[in-house]
Amino acid sequence: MRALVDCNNFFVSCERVFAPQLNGLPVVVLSGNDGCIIARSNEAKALGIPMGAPVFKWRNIIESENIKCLSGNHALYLDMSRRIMTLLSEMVENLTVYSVDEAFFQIPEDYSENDLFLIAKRIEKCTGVPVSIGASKSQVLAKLASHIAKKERLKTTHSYILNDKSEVHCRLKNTPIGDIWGIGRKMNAALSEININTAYDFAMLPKKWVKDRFSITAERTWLGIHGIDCENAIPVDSQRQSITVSQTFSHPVRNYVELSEAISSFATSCSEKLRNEKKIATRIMIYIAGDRFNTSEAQYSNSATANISYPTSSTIELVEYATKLLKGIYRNEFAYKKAGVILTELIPASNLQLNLFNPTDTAKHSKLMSAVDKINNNCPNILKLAANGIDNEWRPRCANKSKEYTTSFKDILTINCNI
DNA sequence: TCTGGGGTCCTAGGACCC
DNA sequence: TCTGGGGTCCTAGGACCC
Repeated sequence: MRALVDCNNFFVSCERVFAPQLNGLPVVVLSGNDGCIIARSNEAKALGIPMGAPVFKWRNIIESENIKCLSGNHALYLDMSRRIMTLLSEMVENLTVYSVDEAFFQIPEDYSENDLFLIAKRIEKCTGVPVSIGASKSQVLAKLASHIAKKERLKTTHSYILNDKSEVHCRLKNTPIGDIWGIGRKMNAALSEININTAYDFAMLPKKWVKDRFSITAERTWLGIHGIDCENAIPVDSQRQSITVSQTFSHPVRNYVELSEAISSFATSCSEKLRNEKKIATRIMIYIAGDRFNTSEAQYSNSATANISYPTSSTIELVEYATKLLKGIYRNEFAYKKAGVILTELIPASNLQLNLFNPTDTAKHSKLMSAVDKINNNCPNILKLAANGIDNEWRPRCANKSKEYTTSFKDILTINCNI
């Protein structure tokens, strides 16, 4: 059987590990620029705050209910995720990490909810993060089971096994189709128009019709609801195929130098991630965009792509490509609110073909880059290209960020032993 | 006034080829 | 005047996920 472990309110739970005074209080975690709510504690959910809500629209309730707002601390969440996944890999078979707070694994047919409870308890004991576990015949149903565990088993086993046929039918009849993994806003709207409202209604549609009307992806969801797992529903090879660094600016950027510094900084971060994975990139794309919410002023967005003649992970070369692309699409008369750099067609650095005509001395570059990485790993961002700029006023605001308790020596907790 | 960031896969349509 | 059919590759954009 398939099982899914899902961390409860993951970002909030990570924060509470190091700030237990937040337990029991309504807490939300915010996106870049402290703009949107991207995680909520149960207490905040109970107050009706939806996922992804813009903070300014909920300001009144946040103040009147005294909801604690934290800026996102992703270095902390990633490290906590790594701890949880490592622990899990010691306890279960065939672990597939699906996202920062979820992972699938295989369990024997005779596993009980109590067996899953032991796994959940161990994770909570060792990391401080509470989790829910659902299990069923397919990933789609395991996902549904984990939602049920989260809703109904919070105070008991933290787990739920959805296996019995009549139980499956009953649960599907009580699940809105939009709550099924793989059914998004568009499909939900299209289905509701033809009076398909529950997961059970959807399961009763002919498979071929689902594929013809929607797509092969929808057909896989249909099969999943019928308890049939499709291969490739989750890529077995978890190596990512692209690296993106993008940001919404703290204010509209109106001059070329500032925009160019942002693009250089993003290309720099991309290159660091690339080298960290021991890969080189074959294509680079940059994009710049206006303010999609501003209707009072004409907005301009554009993107540009380049094939990298001699695939590289050198910051110097990638920044050069990125800024050259920016020159091609930049238009002086507009203000920009967002920009990004995306590297694609990543290949292992060991596959690099030495080329007689490559004007760059790759050996020299790679030596320089590993020296820079070594220094920056100890003192983040101490060495950077002048092209990245100094002030970086475009950087997003984050007014209330917790410390990097687990990833930075300066933030490490101290224990007072005066007993 | 204030609206995130990082991914995946699929599809349609254009360019090009024989 | 009449203007095929089949294939590949590439790209942009859509839909979905956390």
